[in-house]
Amino acid sequence: MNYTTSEENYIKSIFHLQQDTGLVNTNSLAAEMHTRPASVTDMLKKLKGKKLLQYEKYKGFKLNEAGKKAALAVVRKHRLWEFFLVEKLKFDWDKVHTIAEELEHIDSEELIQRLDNFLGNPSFDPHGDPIPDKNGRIPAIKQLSLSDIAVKKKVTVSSVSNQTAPMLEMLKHYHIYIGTRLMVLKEFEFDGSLEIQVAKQQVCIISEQVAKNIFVHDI
Amino acid sequence: MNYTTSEENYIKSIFHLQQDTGLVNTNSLAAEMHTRPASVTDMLKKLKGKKLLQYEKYKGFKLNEAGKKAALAVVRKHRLWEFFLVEKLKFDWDKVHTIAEELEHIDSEELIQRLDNFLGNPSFDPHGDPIPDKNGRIPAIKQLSLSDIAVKKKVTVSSVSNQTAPMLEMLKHYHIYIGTRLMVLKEFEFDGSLEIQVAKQQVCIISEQVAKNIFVHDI
DNA sequence: GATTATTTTTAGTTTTGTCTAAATTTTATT
DNA sequence: AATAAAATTTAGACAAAACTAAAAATAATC
Repeated sequence: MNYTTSEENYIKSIFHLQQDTGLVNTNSLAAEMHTRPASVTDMLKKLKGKKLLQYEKYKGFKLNEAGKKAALAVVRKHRLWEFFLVEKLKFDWDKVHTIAEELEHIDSEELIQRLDNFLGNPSFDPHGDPIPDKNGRIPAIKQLSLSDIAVKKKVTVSSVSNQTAPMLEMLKHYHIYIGTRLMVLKEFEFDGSLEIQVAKQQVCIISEQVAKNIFVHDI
Repeated sequence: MNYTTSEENYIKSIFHLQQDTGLVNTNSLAAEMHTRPASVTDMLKKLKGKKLLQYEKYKGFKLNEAGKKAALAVVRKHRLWEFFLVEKLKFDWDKVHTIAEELEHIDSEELIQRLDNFLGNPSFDPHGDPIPDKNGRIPAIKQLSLSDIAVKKKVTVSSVSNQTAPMLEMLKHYHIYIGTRLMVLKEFEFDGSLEIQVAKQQVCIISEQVAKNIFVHDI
């Protein structure tokens, strides 16, 4: 079970898409990967040939068990490298994605296992996303969106679901990171925006759209 | 100045070959890279087009200044990753080459600079080879072959010039590593083999061929 | 239900890097 | 100097992964 960089990228994207939608269709995968539908079709045939995919022409597709296992291996590699980049090399968390996209394709089981140990077998990456273990198991944690938290309740940021550069930059501006303590002070009914206290410092207002993408758990 | 994995591999191999021979020829590069002479010719045209190479048909070739700079950047990446794998991830020194061959092509100046700092800006990799700094400068150190060392003189192993797996395995068997203290006890005139003391432990005999590939410096 | 519109697939090209086989140039040997 | 041998290059082909343009299938709309 050894895949090319290109195959791994497709597998990973299908995995993420099918978590939302169940079945994935050609156009959305093409959009996700910044490629053309025709290129997607080519790769689908290849992945089906390798028995990673349930796929019938015009009917959509999804990873089978073997495919999911392969996807989790890539996700594991990606998130371990992100952890390394932030924790050891002191990168800002919003700068590591691109580099981890390259590192995740380095092909060595032993490397990843040693890296995992070196990092102390972390369960979550710097964005709060769970890191699958070597068997593909992902740690569960009940996460709530900040937009659903009661006023005055103290919570800790555990992940952000929108990890685009603009979002991460914005959070950096507000000094909101994984592990940051938050408390909702007030909800404005008009537009759903929230007044929140960040750590012990400043108070700020964030839109409902932002709040929905911040996930938290009890302290 | 961004090169493909394939280009980087050619550049690096030419660099190593021209250090011995000055001019490099097509066949020896093909042998070094386990590829065909025709493939070499194709790449030579490409690298000449990118102005990294002095090359005239049938006349041999060598890297120009731009080419050497590119080569040193790859060498730097390779050796920093090797250092990381051995020092941080505790790989055996004879197992890291293959993985470093992959890691060296990861494309990020900042990554390498941060890695360098994280590792403490090392000057030599685990095989004793010098690590170029970000400007391509390599630390000089006067190195002598063990086969030229006077009897009874105490020396420290600084590098090995033949880094094939069988050689590294052999050195591991003798417990000879970078930094190991050695003393030549006796030279056998018959075949040039040496009786040496390794660290404070055992005494062993190595062939002249092995001795020539072990480089040492004064304690 | 016929007709658009959208989605998806096919067919044919392109690029990068490789290969084999043949042709050419250089080097070595008589 | 002529010829044989070796090294190198050219020519043509192939595989992977992408693309464009056109065809085919499905979905949406009147």
